[in-house]
Amino acid sequence: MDSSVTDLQRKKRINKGAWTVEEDQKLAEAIAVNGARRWKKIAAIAGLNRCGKSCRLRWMNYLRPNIKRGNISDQEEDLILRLHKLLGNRWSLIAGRLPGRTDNEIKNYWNSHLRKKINHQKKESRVPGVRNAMAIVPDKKAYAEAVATEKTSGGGEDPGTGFDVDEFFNFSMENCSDLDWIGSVLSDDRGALLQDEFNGYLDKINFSEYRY
DNA sequence: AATTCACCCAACCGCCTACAC
DNA sequence: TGTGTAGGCGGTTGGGTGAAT
Repeated sequence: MDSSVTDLQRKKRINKGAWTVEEDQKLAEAIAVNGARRWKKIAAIAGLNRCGKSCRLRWMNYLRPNIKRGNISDQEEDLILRLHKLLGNRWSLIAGRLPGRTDNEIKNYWNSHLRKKINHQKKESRVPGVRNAMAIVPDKKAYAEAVATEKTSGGGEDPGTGFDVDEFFNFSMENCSDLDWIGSVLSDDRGALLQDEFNGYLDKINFSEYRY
């Protein structure tokens, strides 16, 4: 026992580590009464020796209603892969498109399963004869910029044959590591101009097709 | 049976942003 | 306008567990 720590200090010490069933019950009861906000207050009301952040995390990732636990289906995995190609490590955004899944769960799943899978696929895709991702990406980049430029100039008409969001956001033939340009396009002024198309694409994903 | 290793996942940490005062 | 606080996010850690030796 550490004799330098007084009883008072020990009592004040914030509890860390795994949550107990009793702590979960206290937290859930406090949230049922006070709502899921003001986490510091909730921790105090529940009589938990935890910081507000820890309470929030526990609620968001474990106790919250409608949390889906267990295996990620093939369809969910496919959606995660597509969204990650599009959004990068924006786990909360990706989770927002997978009902019942948490950002933490998706992040863990990516780090433990999908990253390896992607790396493996990258190696396999280097064989001769496979369509070269770099051959197609610059075309899309140029197209995205043309659309943005057209909007900026108020031209009114789409360049070329119109903006096909399905084709634009279909990265099935492309390599994750070659898609950095999307981030730069979406995060600057051009991206702001393309937000409608971007959001429209996400809204078009029909979640009823995904069975869990 | 004991030990080592790899993997998974819950939880923590640090940083950033939004908001109240 | 500046400051403090709470909430949210992504990166990282560490304990538990099962497989391999």
